[in-house]
Amino acid sequence: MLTVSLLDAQLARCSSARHLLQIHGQFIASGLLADAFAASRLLLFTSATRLLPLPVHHSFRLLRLVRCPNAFSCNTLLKAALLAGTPHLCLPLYTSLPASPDAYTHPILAAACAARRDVNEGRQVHSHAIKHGFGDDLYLRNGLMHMYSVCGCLWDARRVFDAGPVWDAVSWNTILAAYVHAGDVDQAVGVFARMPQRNATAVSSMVSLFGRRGMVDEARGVFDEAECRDIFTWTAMISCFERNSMFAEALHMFSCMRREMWPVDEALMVSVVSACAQSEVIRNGELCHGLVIRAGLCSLLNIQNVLIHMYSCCLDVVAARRLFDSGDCLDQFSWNSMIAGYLKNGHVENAMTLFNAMPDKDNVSWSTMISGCVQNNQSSDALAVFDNMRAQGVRPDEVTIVSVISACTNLSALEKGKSVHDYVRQNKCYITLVLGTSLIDMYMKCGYLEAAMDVFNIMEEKGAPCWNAVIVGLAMNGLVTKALEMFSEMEASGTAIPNEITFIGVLSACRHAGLVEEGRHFFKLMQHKYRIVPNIRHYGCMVDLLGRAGYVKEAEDLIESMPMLPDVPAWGALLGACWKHGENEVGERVGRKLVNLDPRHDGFHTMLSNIYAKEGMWQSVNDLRDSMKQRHVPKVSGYSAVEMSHS
DNA sequence: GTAGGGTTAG
Repeated sequence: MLTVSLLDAQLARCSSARHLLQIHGQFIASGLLADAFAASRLLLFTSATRLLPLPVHHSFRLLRLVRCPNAFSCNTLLKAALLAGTPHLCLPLYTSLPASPDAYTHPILAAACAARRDVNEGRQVHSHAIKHGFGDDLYLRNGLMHMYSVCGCLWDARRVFDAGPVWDAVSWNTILAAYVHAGDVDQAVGVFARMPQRNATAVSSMVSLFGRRGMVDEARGVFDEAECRDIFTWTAMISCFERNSMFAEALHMFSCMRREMWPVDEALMVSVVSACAQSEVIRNGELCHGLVIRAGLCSLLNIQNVLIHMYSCCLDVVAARRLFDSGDCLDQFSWNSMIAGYLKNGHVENAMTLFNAMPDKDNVSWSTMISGCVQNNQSSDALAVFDNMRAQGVRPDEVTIVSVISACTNLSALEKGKSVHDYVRQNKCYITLVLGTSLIDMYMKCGYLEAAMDVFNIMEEKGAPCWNAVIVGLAMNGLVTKALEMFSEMEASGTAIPNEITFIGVLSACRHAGLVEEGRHFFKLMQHKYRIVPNIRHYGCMVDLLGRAGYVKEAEDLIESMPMLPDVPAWGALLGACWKHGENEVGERVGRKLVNLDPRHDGFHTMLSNIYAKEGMWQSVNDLRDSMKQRHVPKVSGYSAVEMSHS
């Protein structure tokens, strides 16, 4: 005689389809079909089993044999179908159930519709529930709100919420989550303020929303004032810091959490390890790796992938590879991360080997190889990989195109660049700020100004980078007036604020044309109006501009006032100016200083010896030559001046 | 039966 407890025991031992079907036979034969509760035990097991190919169908056949089926046994079947990952079966099953639904039935169906993001079926469920008299059930309304919310029907969710007349914590959290999900900060803040109780669930939602919107202070405020926190709340706060590039704060938050003895889980550690990766302090990453192992999380794929990424970022590509080799179910992320790790560390060969061994290369894999080659100064290899990608029929996307264009820029490969631009046009790709800027750079570098300006003119989104590309490009091509006009246009447009790079373009335009007054004006403008601290390149431009125009003393003063160590171009500009304008006294002083500062730099020797020669100081020329020989200056063009002076 | 957190590749 089969009883419910014997049935449970048999099911616990059941390990084959044959055995399960035997149990079904026994079950039917023993008359337990009259017992709806016993039938539910078997239904639950059968619906979720992996022993049968279509478990829900078996359950359904079984359910039809049950002598007095009730709503409970029907709900068991529906829930099993949902849990088995087959929510599409729920509604068809519902329409042919052998018993009337109860208050538990429609919430399960609403969850099934939510899982499928199917609002049309969801509305049917809604009206059926009302028809059966469950319209006021709190569980049902909460479930429907969730369903409408994940289907993007915020207004319907709100209507269900407003209908009331009773709300519980879940109702409030669900409507809050609906606004959070939609990214609606104002509404979410309003709901959060009106909630009768703000539990850990609500706090986590708000922190996560503020984090996504870059509102770190607001997130921190909600977190600090929260009466109750749990691991979700902590994760949301840590992730908020992490995604807003506040890595030290993220890790500090994590150590506070650990001090309070909270346990760790997968989502938390993914965020924390990601923060370690970006803070590039390998010791932190290693400590987290140890913790992940102790917590038993290291077999999880997401964790393995973020660890591979972390070791690559912290320049320990060997450790990354060790993890890669030990993983037994790797995915695209694992392969692409490992390849990117090699490229980031300059191991192009290893990356290529792994790339060639990769079973299914997606467009990210190809694009990783292409941009990695570009970053490692192998632009012609990048173009070869791109041709191969096209030959394999893989469609490049915007990111790929940008890398390819920048390879063309590096190689001044105008024809190739034009053909890629043709591809962009043929596929009607939207010209984003990044893509447009890279096209402008490429055309400017190749001297094809018209094409560069055409790209600029059709761009809808004109941020600072594309203005800069135009201004720098025009200056580089000697179109000084046009470059300065573009700067005025940029200021007037209000679409972008001039930045450091803009002024590099503007100042080099002035230098190109010897516009001293204008140069001085822009150098002041950038500091006073735009609060930009000049960098070494801005100083270099100004020194050169002033020096060439004969303001040698002013150039020298400027170089002396630099807050950073002047570089070779800056010194060279000053020395060249001294020589050109016969400021031999300053030139000699500066030249001697430089020759001592960088004895192996032959350019300084050349200019100094030129100055000596001009003054007829042959002894000094000879002394300089001797000291150059002693110091093994490799290639000294300065000799020519010496030879000439003797002839 | 209903509500919340996460990341990783170019």
